[in-house]
Amino acid sequence: MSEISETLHERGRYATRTRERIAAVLRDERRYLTPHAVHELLLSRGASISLSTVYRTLELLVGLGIAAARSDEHGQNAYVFCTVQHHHHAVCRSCGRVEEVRCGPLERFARDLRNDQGFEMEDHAIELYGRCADCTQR
Amino acid sequence: MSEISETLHERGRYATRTRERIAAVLRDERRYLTPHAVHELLLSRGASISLSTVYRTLELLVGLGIAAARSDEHGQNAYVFCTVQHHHHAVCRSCGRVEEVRCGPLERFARDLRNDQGFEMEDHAIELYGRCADCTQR
DNA sequence: ATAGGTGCAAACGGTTTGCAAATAG
DNA sequence: CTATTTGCAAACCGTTTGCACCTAT
Repeated sequence: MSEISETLHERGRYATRTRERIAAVLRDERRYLTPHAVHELLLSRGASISLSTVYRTLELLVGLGIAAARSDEHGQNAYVFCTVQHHHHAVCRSCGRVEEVRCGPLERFARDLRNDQGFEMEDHAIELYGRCADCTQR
Repeated sequence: MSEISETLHERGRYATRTRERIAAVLRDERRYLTPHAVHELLLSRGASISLSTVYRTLELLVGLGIAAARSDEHGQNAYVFCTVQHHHHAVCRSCGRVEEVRCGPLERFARDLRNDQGFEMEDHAIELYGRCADCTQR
């Protein structure tokens, strides 16, 4: 039984082949994909799953902590496979690959912000853009 | 002549009362507003401006560097008044007020990222959430 | 006079939803 | 057997667009 099926069972949801296949696309691609793009990839793998199920399942995976969502540059939702809890994403502008990054030395930043502007930081969202190791070498 | 009218002239665009009024709403509110919310505020100020003009003007202001856009939590576009070029936003969870923040000590972060994962950071997007000075004191 | 702006209504397109049939447990 | 999931088609709703009229220069 796959890791995703286990998580589904833990939460009292049904583990289905449809869900496995959708999660597999995210896991294999590791880049931000729109529901439409996920659907296309499923079709190209020979899995005929409806677009509405793709929408529903992607939201489910976000709820399970298996995927993260954001709005892409055209305002569409995009989803990426996710493994750890609090982290940020480094998006390669060349190949689109998304790497996970720990948030690191933000405590100092938070302290300066409090001293300078009186703003009490509680949370943060960071996205980094650049070139991944593979694409830099090319 | 207002600052916005000047900028419009510099870019060869017409300065209109409609545009002044839309920009004034952003300037007075200083929080993220959807086109719909801007429209409502205009109406409550007695200005009957069409929603499509609000959409067009907000995008225009972004192009002029007078406003910044993002997708809100519901996937809708939201706009905020903006004065300086490269900066980030600290959003107060209590009153919604948006403050501008300089990006500060991210060079060290970028260096660590390159050393650890080989990722060459070229750009970054940061949003901070918390409580502004006024709301913290309450 | 003319290039550019605005309002209106219709079109567009991503996303959600209601419901009957299919499937997991 | 029962609760959940899925596919389909329609509805939804934020956003864009075409066009006639209006306004700034």
